[in-house]
Amino acid sequence: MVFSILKKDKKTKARLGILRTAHGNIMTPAFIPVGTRAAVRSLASDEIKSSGAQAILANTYHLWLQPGDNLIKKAGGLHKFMDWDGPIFTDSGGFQIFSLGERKWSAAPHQHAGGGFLKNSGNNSPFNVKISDDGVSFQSGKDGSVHKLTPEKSVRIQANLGSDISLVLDYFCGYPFKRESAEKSVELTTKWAERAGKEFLRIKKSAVNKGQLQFGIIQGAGYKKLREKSAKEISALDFDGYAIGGVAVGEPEKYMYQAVEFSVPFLEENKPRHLLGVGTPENIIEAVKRGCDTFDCVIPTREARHGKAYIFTGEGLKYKTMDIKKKMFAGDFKSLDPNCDCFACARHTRAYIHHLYQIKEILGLRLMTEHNLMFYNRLMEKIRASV
RNA sequence: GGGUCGGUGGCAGAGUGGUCAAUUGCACCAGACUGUAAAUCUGGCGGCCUUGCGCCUACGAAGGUUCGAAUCCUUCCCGGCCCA
Repeated sequence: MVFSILKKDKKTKARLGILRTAHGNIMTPAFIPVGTRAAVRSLASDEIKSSGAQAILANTYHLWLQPGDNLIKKAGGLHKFMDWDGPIFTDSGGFQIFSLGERKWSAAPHQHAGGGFLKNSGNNSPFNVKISDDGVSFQSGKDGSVHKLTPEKSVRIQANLGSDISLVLDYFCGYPFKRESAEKSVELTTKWAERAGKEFLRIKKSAVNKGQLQFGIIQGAGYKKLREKSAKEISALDFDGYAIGGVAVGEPEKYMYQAVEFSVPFLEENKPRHLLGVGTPENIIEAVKRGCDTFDCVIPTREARHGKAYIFTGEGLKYKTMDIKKKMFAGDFKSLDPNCDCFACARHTRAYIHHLYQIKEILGLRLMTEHNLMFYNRLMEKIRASV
């Protein structure tokens, strides 16, 4: 059995569970750090492990293009290639349809505050992403090369990568939601899920990881009817688990929670539910209450690189953040978080880590990344303890 | 002592008669970051306020030329290098 529920919360839909994979079990609710290109940026596999991570999430699209899934197959699969012996999720490449295509490049919602992060790129993605019923093609603005990803292709790449949990190729749009495009995304995602499911069974015998699982993805933006439709259609295809997608695309949090609320009632109780790309500690807490089991997000790792450390205040799940780059820490010889036992907190001072950021020393990024991941994993421990 | 090149905002360093309160980088301050085109990006950064294409003080110091000077002239102070 892939997923067992150990305990259910009485007041909410939260559950404590075990997700079993070919490379070990995951105690849920769990946070899965993102290692897009077979690397959790700045960390060695030992450091990922010591941060408390139970699993990681890599990306089909990125690894397909570089270094190539065949090379990773030759290496013996992702686990051997990157020296990570725990469970690995692989995202399907569906997010890149959005992030390299649909997202408005001069004014992506979540980077809009300051005017966008590549202000000269105009409204069009330099990747020239084209969607058809068959799949998606990406044309690089750099060398003109065209890469076509289909649901079947994504399955085959993930089979070569040898991940433990593969995701089907999906399609979704950003915020603000539009009914018509949300309908299209549900329709296409279901169609692609059927094809991905068939391909998964067809090539199972030749996959690098014979125990690989496949999760379907629920879409439907912020629409109750569409989420219901999507959840029903996807669950009818009998995947090993589900992912809820199309959230954290710049929408108000209320809509994110609704997307979960609208989807969960139509997903089998005894299958795991992953919430894609989420999120802040608050987002995760709220989503666990609404029945989600696993989460992946770049926040702890990216923000660590940007100097933001997450620190528990000492009371329950409450936390604060500190920007270690600030001058006020230059002479602060306390540890980042006196109550944390990650390597950075156990061995180094705020003053030292501040100094590392000042001199742009990569060690600073490593220490902070490991710390933030430990924070997220401690958060999940607290959540599990409270269910 | 002689010659020469220079002294610009916290630092480095542009500018060489008007559109200069002064390019840019660093530092500093503030903000953003959600299935990673992100060790990234955005904004602020002399003072005052009635926030105006406002006023004041500013490009070593003091004078001067000019309608107008960081920019030209004179003297002084300081620094680098070369010669004695």
